[in-house]
Amino acid sequence: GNEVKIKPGQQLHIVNQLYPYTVQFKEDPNGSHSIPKRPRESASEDRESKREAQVVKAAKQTEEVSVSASHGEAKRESAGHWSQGLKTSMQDPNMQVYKDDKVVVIKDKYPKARHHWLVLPWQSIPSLKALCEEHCDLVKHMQRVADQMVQQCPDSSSLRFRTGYHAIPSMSHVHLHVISQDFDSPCLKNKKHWNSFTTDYFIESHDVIQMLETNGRVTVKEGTSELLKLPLRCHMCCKDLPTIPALKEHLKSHFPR
DNA sequence: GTTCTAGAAC
DNA sequence: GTTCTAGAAC
Repeated sequence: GNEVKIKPGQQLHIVNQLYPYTVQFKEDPNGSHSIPKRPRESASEDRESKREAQVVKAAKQTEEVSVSASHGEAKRESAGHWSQGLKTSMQDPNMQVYKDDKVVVIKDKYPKARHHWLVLPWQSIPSLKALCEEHCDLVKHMQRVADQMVQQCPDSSSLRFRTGYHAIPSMSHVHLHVISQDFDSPCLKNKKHWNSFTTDYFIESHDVIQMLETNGRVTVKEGTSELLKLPLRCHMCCKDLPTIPALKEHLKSHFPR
């Protein structure tokens, strides 16, 4: 979010009791500054390069302080914002499970099924709306790479996979989901998660390619965002389930371990 | 995108 | 009383 540059050795005055603070040392000559981060930050959030030692302090809201809380939301949409996270992850060699001259594949940081990858082009394309006929070959290549990911998966014979895009993604940088259809994951937590992969909110890669070939554009139907609020329905047998926990219990009958 | 949590739903 | 969802996050 909002950072203030502080040099090693510089004094840091604690201002108030309202906000968390984070101090990051981009250069760390002796590598001795690391202390554990807050427990609620996920492990996959911490894949910084080894020489970027971090200091993160404070745990409870009322005990937290900030060095950078007073400038409002000036950096809301810039590099450090959560919506730009894929641009960072895709550059991290530790996250890359495949790459070539056109695309890179990473594992989804919060997988919604037993297998869940993202195929991203190196070229910066914000979203489906930015796609045009010039991207046709690229998008077809993304689909081929997605198919390769499925083929190399040891569970590909027992699990069905789908490859497609969210109609209205939260994260910037166009990304092709490759996801097994068990939806057996602790990261699948709410109706939006479910409906984003099991309704027409999920646009098949082949449909995107077809739209590009026939229209030169990708169009999203009106009312697509409302699909996220549909009742929970099993994608295998169309049974309606009242809650997420009930749905998860039901899915076990289709996908025993 | 996730986390957190108030209060709805049961 | 507990489970679960849905909206704010400055």
